[in-house]
Amino acid sequence: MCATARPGLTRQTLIETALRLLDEVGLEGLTVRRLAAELGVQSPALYWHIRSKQELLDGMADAIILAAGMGPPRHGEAWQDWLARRARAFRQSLLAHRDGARIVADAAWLSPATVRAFNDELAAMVDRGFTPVLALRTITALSQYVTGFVLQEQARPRKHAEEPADPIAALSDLLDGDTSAPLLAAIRDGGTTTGDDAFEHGLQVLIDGTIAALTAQAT
Amino acid sequence: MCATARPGLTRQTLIETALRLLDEVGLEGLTVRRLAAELGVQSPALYWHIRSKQELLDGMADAIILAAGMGPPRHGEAWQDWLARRARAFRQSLLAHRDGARIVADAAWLSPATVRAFNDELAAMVDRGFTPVLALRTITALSQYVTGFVLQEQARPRKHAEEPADPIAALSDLLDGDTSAPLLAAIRDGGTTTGDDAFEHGLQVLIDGTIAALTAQAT
DNA sequence: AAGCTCGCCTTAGCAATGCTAAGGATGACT
DNA sequence: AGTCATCCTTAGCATTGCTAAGGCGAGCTT
Repeated sequence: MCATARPGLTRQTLIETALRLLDEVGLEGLTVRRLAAELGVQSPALYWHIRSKQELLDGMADAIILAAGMGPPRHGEAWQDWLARRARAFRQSLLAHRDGARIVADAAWLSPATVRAFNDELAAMVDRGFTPVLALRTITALSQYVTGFVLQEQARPRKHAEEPADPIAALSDLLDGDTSAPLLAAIRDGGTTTGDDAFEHGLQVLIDGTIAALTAQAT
Repeated sequence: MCATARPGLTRQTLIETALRLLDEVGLEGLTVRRLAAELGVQSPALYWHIRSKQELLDGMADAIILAAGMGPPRHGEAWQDWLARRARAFRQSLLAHRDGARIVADAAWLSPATVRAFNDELAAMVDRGFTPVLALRTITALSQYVTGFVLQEQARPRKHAEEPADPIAALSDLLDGDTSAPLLAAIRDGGTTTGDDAFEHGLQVLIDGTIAALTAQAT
């Protein structure tokens, strides 16, 4: 009654398959039974390899973070460029899987490998003039911005056709038909709350602010 | 068989009671049946006032946001001070309820009142020299930072005694006993990834970066 | 080779969840 | 008095994460 050739399950196999399945069915469709079926196995079999579903989700979160391939800056790379590269890689990694940000945000456990990579990054920043505390806070702020940003980017795609083809008209109704409202003006001028441009803006702001914080600390 | 005097349920009553109950039992303990019991009613009764549980959560999110009492700056208040005040109020409002950030982050629907308040804020920023797009992006970045930050602050308190009384020792193990690791140094120096100090740092960085963006735009 | 153990999976099933279907009580209005 | 809409009830369905208990085969011991 084997569905597919199944060369022995592994915690790693579970996580990889779960990430693949996630893109198909989304987080709320990712059930233990569905994953088991995908692996050609009955659902309780999974509990031999994981203690709970949450532990599986934690593993997925860690895999997503590791996939970003973060780490210390390249040789000769300015820290500003490196931080920006790091933030973009993190965002892309979150965007790479449906509901990726939610999974990472809800996870609490990080693997030793991730912690070590994080520590290496801090070390590189200290080499470039950051105090350990400033380095930690900088990366913290950046990571939380990225998480928050992608979380909104991946926000529930509403079932019943959210945007009525003309979001401006819908908003205009909400704003009592005030067509000069700045919110409308911003959207008309191409301002969005998601997407690359909005992300790059916040990223630049954070880096510029960090420059100020670094020079302030130096004095 | 009435449990308590129940003067007729209301969508508003549901939301308020749910928020109160949330603090007791947390998001995963907040079930429709539990809420109904709290209201002295059978669970299907709630579906007369809300279409789904998610709609209830959306309402709770909106209430949390509205409770922050955001809005345009006071007379004569510098925009930097106002933005900081706004961000702190937002954070406090998220922290005011257990799992508040998760609820707000997962919600997609905002009430017209919230949208209008948001629009008023943009208008105030435009008055102070921001273009509509820059204003939108600034508030977006700030909000996403705050959401991401509190999300981590309210991260799952681990069941089985997360911190073994000495987090530094635990971390030291992960880092192969490298006691000079910057991550350890940062923590020893009082650096945290949650709490007021860490929050204020990211906030200041964002505001300083926005000053730079605003002057750059002006040229 | 017989038997034992242990790793990995199965079948069966439990308690809880969100939600629906159908109907009953209560009041307002004609 | 009768009708209707409002708001709640009882009953129950499908699905969820997870546990309990057992089966089965590979490899080790004797």
